[in-house]
Amino acid sequence: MQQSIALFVDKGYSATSIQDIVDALGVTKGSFYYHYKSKEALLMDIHRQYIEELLARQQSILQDAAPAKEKLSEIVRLLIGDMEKQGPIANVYFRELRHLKEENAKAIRARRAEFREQIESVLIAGIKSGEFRRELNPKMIAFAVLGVTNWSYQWFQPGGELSTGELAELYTDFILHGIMPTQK
Amino acid sequence: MQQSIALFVDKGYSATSIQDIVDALGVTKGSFYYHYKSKEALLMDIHRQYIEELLARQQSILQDAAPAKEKLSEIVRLLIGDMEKQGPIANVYFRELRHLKEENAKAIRARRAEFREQIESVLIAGIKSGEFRRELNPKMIAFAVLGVTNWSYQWFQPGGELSTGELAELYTDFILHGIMPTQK
Amino acid sequence: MQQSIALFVDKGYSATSIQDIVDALGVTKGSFYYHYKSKEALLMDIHRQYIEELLARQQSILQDAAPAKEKLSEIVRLLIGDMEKQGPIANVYFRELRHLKEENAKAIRARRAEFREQIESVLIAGIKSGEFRRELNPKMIAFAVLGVTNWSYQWFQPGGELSTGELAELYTDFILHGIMPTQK
Amino acid sequence: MQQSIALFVDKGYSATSIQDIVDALGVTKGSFYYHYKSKEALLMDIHRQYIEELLARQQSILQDAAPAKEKLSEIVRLLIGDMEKQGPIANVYFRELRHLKEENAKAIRARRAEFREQIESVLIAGIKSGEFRRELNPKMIAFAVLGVTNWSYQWFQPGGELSTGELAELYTDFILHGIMPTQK
DNA sequence: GATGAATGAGCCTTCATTCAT
DNA sequence: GATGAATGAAGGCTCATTCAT
Repeated sequence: MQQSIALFVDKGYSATSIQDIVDALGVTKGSFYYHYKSKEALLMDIHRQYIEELLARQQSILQDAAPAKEKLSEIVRLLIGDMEKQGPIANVYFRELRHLKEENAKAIRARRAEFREQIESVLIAGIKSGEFRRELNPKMIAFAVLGVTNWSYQWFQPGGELSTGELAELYTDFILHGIMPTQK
Repeated sequence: MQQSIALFVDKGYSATSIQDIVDALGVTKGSFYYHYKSKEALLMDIHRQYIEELLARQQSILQDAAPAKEKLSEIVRLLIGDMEKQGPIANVYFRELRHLKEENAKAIRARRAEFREQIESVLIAGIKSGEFRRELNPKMIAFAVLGVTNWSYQWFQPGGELSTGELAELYTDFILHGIMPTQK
Repeated sequence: MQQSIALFVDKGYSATSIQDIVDALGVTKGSFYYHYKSKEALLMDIHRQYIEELLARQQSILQDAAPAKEKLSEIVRLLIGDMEKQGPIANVYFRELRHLKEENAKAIRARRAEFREQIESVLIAGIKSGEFRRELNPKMIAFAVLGVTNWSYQWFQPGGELSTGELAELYTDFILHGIMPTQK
Repeated sequence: MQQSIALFVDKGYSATSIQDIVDALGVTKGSFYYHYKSKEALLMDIHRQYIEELLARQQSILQDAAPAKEKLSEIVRLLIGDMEKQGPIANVYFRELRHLKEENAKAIRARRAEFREQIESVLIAGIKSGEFRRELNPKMIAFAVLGVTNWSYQWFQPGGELSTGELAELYTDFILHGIMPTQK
């Protein structure tokens, strides 16, 4: 899975052949098919593992008895910190959904939606508690938060100007400013 | 080009064959190669046309003698409004860069960077003029702005809850709140 | 088609690869798939062509105003004579039906059944006219006639002890003796 | 062997994989190769077992001191009755000979020829004794008898209009009529 | 006796591209 | 401008077989 992720990131799922994968591992094609039923099954495994872990970690954030502000920051940190920990898997995750069979894609899409809805629920809680502005559209803001963070996967280079930690702080700040009421 | 974009959006560049394209048009493969040197040349044309138009429209926004705030809003509107006008082309644009030859990819990446740097320059101008907060990192905010807008291409459905116009307003508001100084 | 029949006869459909076929023709695999949609499509074409010709020739025999005895002999001659004319195609025809998709197999089986039913109808006519014995089961006798003739394809060697013509005479005689009433 | 016969009948030898066989049994491939040296060895075993049993039973028929007429009827009954007893094995027997190595195929073909020659010898004896018509070609009639009976394996459905016993009577009658002299 | 993992060859099919007409 | 036919390479997958455990 690790090797295949690296290759999918580099060349894309369709352009990566099973041969590429097994060559990188020094095994043979037959061996691949002993462990995976198909190329798509491998892709599905990558998707599943990624979203499940993300959801689990999000869950543990939500259980804390912390203000919405705090929870949202944690989720941003979770998503951005992941670039380092989970590495390039997120890249595959965002780009290659379409190569799953509809049946599988649906399952993943559903789990993704759950993740987004949890963000939405934090936003709603924050609006109720007065932490966030009353006039926000929580669904669209949830998408915006995901946009800011996920887009990083397209350009962020570990070892560049900023660490993931610094970037997370920067974006937490930007997002909270965007949604908290103007102070009097 | 139109037909091929539709197919690339649907199945991805690699998974779309020349046969798919010509079948959709009711012509033959030979004919394709009369008009395009290669499959990659077609992809390059799509990329080029898209970014050039975007840059041109951005240019005309920058030439106005308007406050930075205004210019930034216009750029957000430009990007989001495009989902309707240019439709799915942006999708190809964001996903299939990697299938260009390095030489071509470099050219496109350079133009994309220009677009981002122009946003950066608007942000810098705004900071200087006091419209935006002094402590912002303009480069990262430019990326954030692109994240918010470009991410929409992943989930926005024309004819859904919001129009592109409404979404643009919503996001302009979110972004400006995120970067303007807290009012006293 | 000719080459592929020869190979299918020799090694069987499954054991014959497209490579085998195109090698025998001095062309390339790509070329094969330009002309046939799939290996199974080729097999279907062979089946279709064979049974259709057989049915057409049977039809022309049935239209004659001849006694049932005569018609049955003609049909035996048709089937046995074919070994020389159509050669090995019949072999494929009898052995490889199972490799057609159910949908295609059904179509072929239906046409085969028609052929048999025509034999049955000759038998019934002969029974009615008193040419054949009253107590015969026409369906089973039709199968028996097909058994006698089709089985030849398993062992008959052109250029052996007998010509197809002689064999046809021999079998016509055997069959007619088997079904005509005992003379007083 | 039982399971493999069922699969060979259904899909053909080439199209049946070892995996198919061991899956049907709930064991593993390694296990198959503990018991059989190769896929072909299994096929050979099937062939051998079938023809040897047939020959043994034919032998016991031949030893009876009965008229040729009687013996031939017994052999027809043996062959047709087998559809019920031995079931689908005969199907494999007739179709998959070609997948044996030449060396093995030769051995089987030789035993098959013996079976046919025994029928021939019954025919010759019957001709000599005046039971059968003088002008018959015993070899060709032996082939015809095998055709009538073996062809049944292609279409006979247990539980259909006729039992194997009834079919055997019907065909015995047809064949004897075909070869016995016309009564005065 | 049986298993799980691996192998290498081969299979059917698809593909981007070419080119004579 | 367009077509039909061909090509060679590659792609996903299956297979019979092997072997250490």
